[in-house]
Amino acid sequence: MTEPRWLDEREERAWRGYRRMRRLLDLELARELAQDAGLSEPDYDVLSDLSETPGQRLRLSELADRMLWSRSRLSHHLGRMQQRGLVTREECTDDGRGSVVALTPAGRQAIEAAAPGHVAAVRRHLIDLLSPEEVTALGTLTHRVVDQLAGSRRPPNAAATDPTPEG
Amino acid sequence: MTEPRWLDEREERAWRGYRRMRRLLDLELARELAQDAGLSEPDYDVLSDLSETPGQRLRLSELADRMLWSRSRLSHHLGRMQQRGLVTREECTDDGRGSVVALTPAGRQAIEAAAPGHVAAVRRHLIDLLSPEEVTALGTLTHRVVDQLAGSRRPPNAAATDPTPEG
DNA sequence: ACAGGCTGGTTGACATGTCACCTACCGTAG
DNA sequence: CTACGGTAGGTGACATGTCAACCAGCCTGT
Repeated sequence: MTEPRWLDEREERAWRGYRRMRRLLDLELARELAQDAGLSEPDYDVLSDLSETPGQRLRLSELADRMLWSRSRLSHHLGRMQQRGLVTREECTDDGRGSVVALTPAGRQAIEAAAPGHVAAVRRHLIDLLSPEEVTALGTLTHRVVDQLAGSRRPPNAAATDPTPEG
Repeated sequence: MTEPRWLDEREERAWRGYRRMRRLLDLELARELAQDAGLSEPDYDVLSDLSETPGQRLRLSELADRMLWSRSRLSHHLGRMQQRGLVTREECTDDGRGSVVALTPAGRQAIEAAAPGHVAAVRRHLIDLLSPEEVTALGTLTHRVVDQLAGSRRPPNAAATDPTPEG
């Protein structure tokens, strides 16, 4: 029970700023996306990931891993998107258990209509407010944090030979 | 319909990194907080904000504004926290419509028990991974983005004399 | 072949957040 | 005082996400 190292003023500022930015940026991007394209951010992410994949189709587990979603969440969400005609499920030929999500023409149309506006919003509210050095620094710093977290993460099926054996 | 300026490689890296960090950091911090203190992040934020306020009590609208929450969300969430004995509602003497949330002893105990571990987690997964320059840069950059968003935000009751009249 | 464990995906119950609407109260104009 | 518009907060229906089972198909050892 050593006395914790609290955040100093500089650190506090960064942490609060990060959280506030996170919240406001999220609200605004979601608002514009919903208004302009009728999509939620999760919708957009799914469609975007699919549209960038050759064949516009992915195994569910592959998609879930990329998006860092639980399988359950993905399954529920795809059900809703399927209702709206944005994606379809197909059988997986390799693996009888699996299935594959594919972009429908409507889904492709939706993402193509939404993308320019969304990118513009990302620029307007974030990227274009930063200097080139800041953009680079943000990329560097976030990737470092991500690598650290991804490394120490305990995915359900990780091997037991882990460098940090339950600190 | 001018051709959109897509993100270049550097910008793309920053944007993806940001989103991935956002997600992973969130998952991990929430996981640790739930495990170690039995609190969700929203719980923590409410308790933390209250505990830093002289008198440990706040008007609901004040708290909602600080946290950037809708009043509805706050009302629902406080109901749940009240059930668990972390906060209480009191009448507001100034304003017959209003009410005030106050920290209970249990609530104070909960936040005091949770804070050291949470700060340590924030350090371990974010702050301590950054150089002092990066921390400063993060503070600067996030605050710039926040100010921009807050400025252009259209709060329900904003005046119509806005510098950006719906581009 | 087939038992047993693992993986991919789904489902239902529940927790959480959002939206539209409601009521009570404030403040001001007449 | 009374009417009226605006604000504070609460409520219920619904959308979304989580968690814990669950089923089906794969895989390996015998």
